[in-house]
Amino acid sequence: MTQPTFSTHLGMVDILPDETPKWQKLEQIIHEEARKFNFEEIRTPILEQTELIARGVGELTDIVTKEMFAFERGDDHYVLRPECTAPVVRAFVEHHLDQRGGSQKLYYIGPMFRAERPQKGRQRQFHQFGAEILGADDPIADVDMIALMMSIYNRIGISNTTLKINSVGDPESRKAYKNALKDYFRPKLDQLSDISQKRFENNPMRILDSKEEEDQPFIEDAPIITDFLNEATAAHYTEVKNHLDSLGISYEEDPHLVRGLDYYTRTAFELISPDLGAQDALGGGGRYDLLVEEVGGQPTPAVGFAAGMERLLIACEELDIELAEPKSVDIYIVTIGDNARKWALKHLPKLRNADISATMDYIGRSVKAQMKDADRENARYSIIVGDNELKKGKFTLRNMKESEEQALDFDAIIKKLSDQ
RNA sequence: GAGCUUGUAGCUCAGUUGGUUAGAGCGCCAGGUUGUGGCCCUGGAGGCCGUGGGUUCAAAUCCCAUCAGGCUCCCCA
Repeated sequence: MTQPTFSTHLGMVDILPDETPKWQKLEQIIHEEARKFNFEEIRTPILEQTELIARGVGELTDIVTKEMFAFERGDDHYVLRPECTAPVVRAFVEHHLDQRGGSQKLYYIGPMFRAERPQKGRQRQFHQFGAEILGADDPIADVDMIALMMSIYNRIGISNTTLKINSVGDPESRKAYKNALKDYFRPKLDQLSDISQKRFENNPMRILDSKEEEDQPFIEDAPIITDFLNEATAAHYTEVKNHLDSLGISYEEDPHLVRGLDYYTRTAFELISPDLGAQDALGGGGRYDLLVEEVGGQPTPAVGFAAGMERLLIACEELDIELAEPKSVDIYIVTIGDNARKWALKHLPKLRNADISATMDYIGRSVKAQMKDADRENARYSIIVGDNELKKGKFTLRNMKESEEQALDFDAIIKKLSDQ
C-alpha cells in the first residue's frame, strides 16, 4: 500500500470520517451565529469567469498572477474560485439583489482554491466561511460584521486572539499616502530587500507588510496612512474604533496592516492567533467600496470578512478544544442465526422511526465479534437476538456501559430508549 | 519560485560500522468463553523498506535522480 494507484493532487486533502464530525459541528455553529445576526446564506459556483477574479481581486495580486487554477473550454475561461467575495458581488449584481431593498447581509461556507506551496495551515483546496454586507456605508456595519466573526470564535472557545485594525483609506487618501511613501522610500531604495524594491513600483504599501529583516528599520520610521486620511475617512475610522470600544471588543491598531487584495478601502482588519505558526491569520476582511462598481454594478459600499476553517480547526487542536462528541449509536443489534438477522432487518426501521439510531452486523460475524464491534461503535445498548429470544418474544437488552442486561419485549425496548 | 528536512506494516516508530528468512507497540482478524464487548493470554494476516537507476560478492542502510510529505521564505485563510 506504499504506492497507491491514485492519490490526491498536491495540496488537496481528504477529510476522513474521523474528521467530518468536527467539520459538521463547525458548520452548524457558523449557520447558527449567522442566523442570530440575520445573515442569509448564499451559495455560488466553484467555477467563475477568470476575468471576474482578475478584475475583482486585482491583476497584480499574487493570487491572480500565479495562484489560479484556470483552464479554458472553447471560448470560455474558467477559474476555480480563490476567494468568495468577488463571486458574491457578481451574484449580487447579476441578480439585482439590491432590489430586495435595504442592505444585503450574506454569508457563505465553501472550498476555495489557490495553487500555492502547501504547508501547515495552507492547502491548495481549503475552506472558508465569510460574510458580506452590501449597501451599507455606516461604521456600524463594519463593526457588526466584526462582531459576527468574533462571536463565532468566542462560541468555539478560541479567545486568545488579536484583532488588528487599520484604515487603508479611500482612493483620495490612498493616493496622497502612496506618494508620501514613495518619497520616503525612494532615497533608501537600494538598501531595501529585493522584494520590497519590486513592490516600490507596483504597490508601495506592501513594503510595510515585509518580514525581511533589512526592511524593518525603514518600515518603523515610514509615514503611516492614518496621517493621510481625509476628514471623512478619518471620521469613519474613528467611529469604527468607538463602536468596537462600546461593544467591548478589544483590538490593536496596526498602521502597517495592508490586506493582500486590491479591492479593500478604508476599514481593514485581521484576526491573528498565536497557535498557528507561520500562517497565523485566522481571518480578515474590510471594506471594499469600489468592488461592486468594478464588477459592473451601481456604486455600492460594502464590507466583509473571510476566515479559514482549516486554521480554525488547527487552533482548536492546539487549545485542546473538542468540537465534536465521539461517535456513538444508540442500539447495536447482535444476531445469532439467520432468523435473527431477518428479524433485525425488519426491526431496525422501527427503532429509527422512533429517532433511535441503530445498526447491525452485515457480515455474519460471531457474537463475540459483534459485541466487539458494538463496543467499537460506542453503542449505548446492544440487543441480543437468537432463537430463544424469538421464541419468547423477549430480547436481551444490554447496557454496554453498565454491563447490565434485562429481557424485554420489543415495544418495551423502544419505550425505554425513547424516554431517555 | 527558493531553502531545510523526512519517506521502513493501517498508525507511531526501531533497525547498530552495508552481511543470511526486516522488527516493536497500537490497530485489525481468530482462538482461550459450546450465544456476549472493554482487561489478560495465545496465534495469525499485513512490508520487493516511496519510485527508478548506480556502487558492491552483498543495500532499508552508500551515491544520483525522481515523486510525495513536513517546516520555512514569499503570500495569504
